[in-house]
Amino acid sequence: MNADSSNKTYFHVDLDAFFASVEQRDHPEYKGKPVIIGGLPGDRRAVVSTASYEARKYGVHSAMPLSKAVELCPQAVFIRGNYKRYSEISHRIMSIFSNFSPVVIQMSIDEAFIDMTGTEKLFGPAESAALKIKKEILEQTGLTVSIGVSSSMYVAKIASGYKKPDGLTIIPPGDEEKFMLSLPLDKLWGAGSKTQAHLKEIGLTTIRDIHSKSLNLLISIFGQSAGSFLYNAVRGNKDYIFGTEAKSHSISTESTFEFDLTDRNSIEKALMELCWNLMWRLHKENLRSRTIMVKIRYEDFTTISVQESFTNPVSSSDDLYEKTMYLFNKKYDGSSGIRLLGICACNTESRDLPVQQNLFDFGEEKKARLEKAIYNLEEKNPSLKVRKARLLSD
DNA sequence: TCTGGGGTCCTAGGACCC
DNA sequence: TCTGGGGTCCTAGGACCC
Repeated sequence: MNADSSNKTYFHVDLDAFFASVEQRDHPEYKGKPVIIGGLPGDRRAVVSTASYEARKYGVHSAMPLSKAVELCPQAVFIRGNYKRYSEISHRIMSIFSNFSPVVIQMSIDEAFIDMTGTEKLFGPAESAALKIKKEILEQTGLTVSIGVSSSMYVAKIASGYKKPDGLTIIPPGDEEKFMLSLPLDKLWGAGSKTQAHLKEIGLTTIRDIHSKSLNLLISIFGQSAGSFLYNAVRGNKDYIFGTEAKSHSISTESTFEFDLTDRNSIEKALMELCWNLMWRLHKENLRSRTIMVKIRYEDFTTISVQESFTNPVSSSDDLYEKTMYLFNKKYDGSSGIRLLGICACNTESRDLPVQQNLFDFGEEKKARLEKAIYNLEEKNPSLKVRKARLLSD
């Protein structure tokens, strides 16, 4: 990233089997037992979200169809998941991190980078600082974490997965490349199944194999971006370029149906429900969007999308529904069943930004304000559930 | 064993403008 | 008369991550 990156010290902290560990902590009777989060046996079209280490011994892992997990480990404790609770605990842990450094980059609900550069005077060398963090989290939440330490965020990320659970792996400055070369190819974070298959196809089966190829060759095969990523990753050069915020955001919602939808009425109802949910989230985050995307996944799993940028931002759930139906009808030919529908508000921006008022129809603005007011009302009084009549009739 | 939901980033082609 | 070159925005699809 820059010339003095070798002086940097990054920690990557990863919560061990987070959701499952929370359940085991909340329910001591689950301790030592295989716990699988994601659904209950019999749930159609569910996948494993998290498997405890006890369940992993049976071959159960994240993203696996739940039916397969039931087959591999029928005696496991199955839980659909309490995501509100997980995110509360995640919040608490992230705030513990911020006691150790002002620069905490949260990557997801269960992992973060901490820039520990220059904290030696406060917390000692990397090892003792990492042990302090682990101790603090264990004492305050009863959970264990694995930590990777390196001058490169990319290497720190891989190091945190080197020893799990409750691991600590420190890669001293200068050893990044050596560490990367010691890893099996499938540990190359950022090269997923498609790239792994492609690499093997052309005879590159180890990280060392990739390392032996020139930048130009890799770019000619994998393209500019993926090629230079591979070249740098195997050298431990890769550093995240965190586009210091200000990037465009998207908010999306989707749902997979237990049984494929075929009739017009249930499709429209499903889309209306999605619009309602998405609009609520836009209100909540005080965002608006001009670009709407509709996603359709057919029974054979082929997935298509259609999007359009409109002159005016979406203002209300009625408006969103109108745009959604317009996009849906542009693509859907009615010939096959639908297993998933999704909608996305792409390139969102703050509602506080000025909008070109001359383009903003007054009636629409009124509707938007009304809806926002209803949203605020519901926020203050959650028992007040305002819902569209059509969504209630079932 | 049929494959969730919420995201980000990249690519390639086309439209449109100068 | 068979037509440049660059920039930007938009769209559809895909890879990847947790």
